Amino acid sequence: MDASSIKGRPDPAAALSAPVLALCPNAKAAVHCDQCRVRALSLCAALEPHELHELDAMAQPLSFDAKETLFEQSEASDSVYNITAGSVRLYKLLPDGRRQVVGFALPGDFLGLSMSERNAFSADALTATTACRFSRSEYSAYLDAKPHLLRRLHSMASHELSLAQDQMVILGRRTAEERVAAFLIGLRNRWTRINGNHVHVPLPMTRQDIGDFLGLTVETVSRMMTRLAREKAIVIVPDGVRLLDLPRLERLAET
Amino acid sequence: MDASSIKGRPDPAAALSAPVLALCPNAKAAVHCDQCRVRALSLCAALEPHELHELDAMAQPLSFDAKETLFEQSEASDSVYNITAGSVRLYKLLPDGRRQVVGFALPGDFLGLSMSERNAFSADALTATTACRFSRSEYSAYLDAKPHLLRRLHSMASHELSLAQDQMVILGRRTAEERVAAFLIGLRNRWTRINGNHVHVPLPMTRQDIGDFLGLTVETVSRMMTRLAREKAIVIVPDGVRLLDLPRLERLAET
DNA sequence: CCGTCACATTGACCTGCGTCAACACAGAGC
DNA sequence: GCTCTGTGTTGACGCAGGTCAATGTGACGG
Repeated sequence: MDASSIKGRPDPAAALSAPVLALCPNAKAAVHCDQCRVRALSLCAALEPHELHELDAMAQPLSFDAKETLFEQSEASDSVYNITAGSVRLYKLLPDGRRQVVGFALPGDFLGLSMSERNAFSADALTATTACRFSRSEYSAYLDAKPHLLRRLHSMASHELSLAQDQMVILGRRTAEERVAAFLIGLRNRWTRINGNHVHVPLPMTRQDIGDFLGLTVETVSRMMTRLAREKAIVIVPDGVRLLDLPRLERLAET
Repeated sequence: MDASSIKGRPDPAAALSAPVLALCPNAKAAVHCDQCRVRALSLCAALEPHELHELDAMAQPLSFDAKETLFEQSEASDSVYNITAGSVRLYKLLPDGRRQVVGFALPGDFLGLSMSERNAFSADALTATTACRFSRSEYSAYLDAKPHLLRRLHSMASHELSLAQDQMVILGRRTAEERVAAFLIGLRNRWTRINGNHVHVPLPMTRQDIGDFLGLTVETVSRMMTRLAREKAIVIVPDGVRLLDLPRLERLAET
């Protein structure tokens, strides 16, 4: 994925032809599916090439500017989304305006898999984002014909549940510094599956978003980042951080 | 369920003959399945009577004293449990001993559905508890033959994910008083599905457990409970609370 | 080039909840 | 009966992190 597809308004036509599966760990499938629009990173281990093409035929490519809304909490949900480029913020609002960010979606992630009547959270683009939309009913019917996909789906949901429980530990029992370290390490691990192993961690979200994810205020996030930077554990760079003292961070973040 | 099956060491033979599905909202299935050991409250809408009997044939009835361990975090998991009576604490430990309770299992709940290699958390009995154990492989094979069950399972996992996200909001963005109110309301709603609609909410867990669930200390939980009691929102009774001012509590707990 | 706006950082101060300590009480074991 | 242990409550005090305010800085539009 090159920078031009992220900066500025994304071009749906580009999404159509982008080799979105080039990074798939299952090299064979990737080779066969360079032309597919679905970025099924987490699914492709369970997919035959022809199945990918079938999914691809069902996909409706979309693109969003930064800050555009993909869908909103409590709104009837009839779609499943696969993020192909960019980054998305997932959050819940309390009636009085307090906000809890429940997660960030990166390329390869699926949204709306829960098959519930209404969306559990709102989703909006942090940066220019491209996604594929599937009609819920069509997707669901396809799943009925492919039980092995359903199993894969269930295992993805279980994994997400496990991540949510880890987040519960972070929110319930960790200090501000540990939360920030855990966030950086967690995000690095997710970028690694997408971009390969770098100590450079892009942060497409604001400090406010990070705070609302970690149950902290902007100021506390900023202070903890500067503290980690002062102590040479990280370097703050434009649009991200560089992780210097990985062992130190991992010690802070360890389960 | 009568009190005698909760107090003291539960009797496996009693578990065998208990009409555990008597409370199933799907009355027809319940009538046909009084003799089944599996308490499939949340599954029975998707089950035919003969399927319940098949599941029942696979079930190994177990009973645990209070404080006994069902399974431990990180241990290889080869079983699925269905709780038939009692209550179970689910928690994660940090290396330094801090504890996060990720949930409480009540009769009808399933544990270990995630199909992952290792347990994501430890589970131990709060009170004398009976459960049915299924071998993971047998259970899994049965699911392969019944895709509609797998769908139901996926929807249960999605529901759990949604509950975990609500818990993230509670841990990240709510005050101590709101957390306690949300906990009481949430627990009441779960007991209601089991025992019917009562304002009496049994609390089989200690204040420490509640604190570790809500990201608070014992003292804070105790203080908030006394405050709610002083303000006539609840009454504290042995082994539980009685909810007096439901609207007030719901306002505190509202999403 | 300037004004505006969103975001980030930093400092000074405040407070909700954690910490520590004391005490009450019930059940278990003897 | 007695002690012991686990649990719950309450009070006094401290601190991590929230609140409020000031300042900086880069992107964008005119």
